[in-house]
Amino acid sequence: MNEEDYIARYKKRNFDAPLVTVDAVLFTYHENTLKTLLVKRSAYPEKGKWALPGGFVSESEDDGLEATLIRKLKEKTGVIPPYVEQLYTFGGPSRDRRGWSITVAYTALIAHQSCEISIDTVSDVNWLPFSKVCQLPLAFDHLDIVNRAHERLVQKALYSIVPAYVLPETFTLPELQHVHEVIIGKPLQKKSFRRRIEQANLLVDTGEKRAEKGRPAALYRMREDSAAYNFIRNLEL
Amino acid sequence: MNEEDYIARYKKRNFDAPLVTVDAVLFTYHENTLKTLLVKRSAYPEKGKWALPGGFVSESEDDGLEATLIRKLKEKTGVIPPYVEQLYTFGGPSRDRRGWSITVAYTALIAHQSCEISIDTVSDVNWLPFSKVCQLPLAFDHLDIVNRAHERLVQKALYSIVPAYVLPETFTLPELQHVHEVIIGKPLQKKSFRRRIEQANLLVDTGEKRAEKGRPAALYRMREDSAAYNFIRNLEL
DNA sequence: GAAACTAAGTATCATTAAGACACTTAGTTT
DNA sequence: AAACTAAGTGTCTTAATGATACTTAGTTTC
Repeated sequence: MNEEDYIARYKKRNFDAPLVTVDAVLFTYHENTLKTLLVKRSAYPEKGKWALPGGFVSESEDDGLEATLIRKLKEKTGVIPPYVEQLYTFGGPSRDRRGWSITVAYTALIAHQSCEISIDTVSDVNWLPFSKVCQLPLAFDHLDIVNRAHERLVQKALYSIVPAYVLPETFTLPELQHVHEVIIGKPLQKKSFRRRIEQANLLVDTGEKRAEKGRPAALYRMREDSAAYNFIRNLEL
Repeated sequence: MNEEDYIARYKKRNFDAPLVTVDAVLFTYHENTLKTLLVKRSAYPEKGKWALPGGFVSESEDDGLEATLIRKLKEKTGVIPPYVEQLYTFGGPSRDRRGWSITVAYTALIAHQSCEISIDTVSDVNWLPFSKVCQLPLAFDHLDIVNRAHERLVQKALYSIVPAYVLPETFTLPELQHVHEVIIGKPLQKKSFRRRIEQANLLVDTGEKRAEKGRPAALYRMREDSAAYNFIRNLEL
């Protein structure tokens, strides 16, 4: 048998393949809180429970796993998040009643304002504070996924400025520091935080300022590729 | 329709699900070199090319993705590696001619001596130096996988002693340092390397020594959970 | 319009961990 | 016994964060 024959025959076989889905833990920052996007399940299984946005891979529509994810997120939020990163793949016979299943989980970050409008109009899609999410009875093993995503986000906050993606394009340093503090769950040293960002030249001063009560804060924008930069040393836990 | 009916009906449907495999980049250290285990493909597609050890998830045999991996590795090497970690999941319509496919890739580490005997008896399973592997025409997208596994291993070598798992249970500090140097591709400061390991108390002195030419080196053993320890600062690249 | 207030941003010293490199030590070989 | 080799240590320098007090730029209050 040559290769062509083999492939042709293979494709006709009825395989006992696991179900494959892709899920996202989409974080944002709103009202001084870290929030996660959840969707209320309208169908079995786990009907009525909160779940992560996601869905089945479509062989015809999707050019890759990340494409599936982006398609699904666009359905729910109307926009494509500026930061998407693969997190971990969960698989096993009992995580979904429909059978042996796999989900490729992603972490994504987005500014709250970017998708505020589309979310508000759909009642079964909601931003929930991360602290509440952990106490909710989420569908499937989605709680494990959320927790792992958060762990990883904490690490990122200690050695990168990736968390900046939960903010709008321009933001102040105090805002960014607060985002990191909310993620890590501890206050940070203002000077240490700013020093390393300045040294690595990760932000551009837009020249504009924003004032609320005290001295106005300078507005910055992320430089190209700043998200890829890792400090050689972590901040203290 | 209630949930039971839904599930029952669901299971009978013939889904257009992607093929799901699991692959391992298994590293070891032998003859002062970092090596990777490869298998010569005996079947279509990509027949005759070198590929990563791995295979299809078995719904009946496997209790999870890692279980699939371990089953496959045991088939090839006869043993279960002491270090296994999920790396990344690759998926898309064109990486395998048989159709839309996914592979969940793992990194695994093992001492060369542990599986020497079983490997030697099978001619289509072979340890190849990492430097050579990169120039070989590997099957599927396995070269991408190998490269990503190596990148991650380099990082681990900079902030952990995970690479110790390519050595036998007891080893000397000069050996461990050399492993790190081979992985990173640069010499390291002896003092810096030792100081941090000592401070974090990651190794236990077995009391025994091993001599080759000069002063005999002390033999150490990894402490429980030492692989989970991350230094807060990276060594220089 | 000046003083008080508030939060942004800076200066500076202490601390910690790595880099560099010379030195000592414990065995083996000649 | 001297020379040799590689393991292991001492110590000073360098680099980055921690801690804390201070200055600055606007707003609010009287």
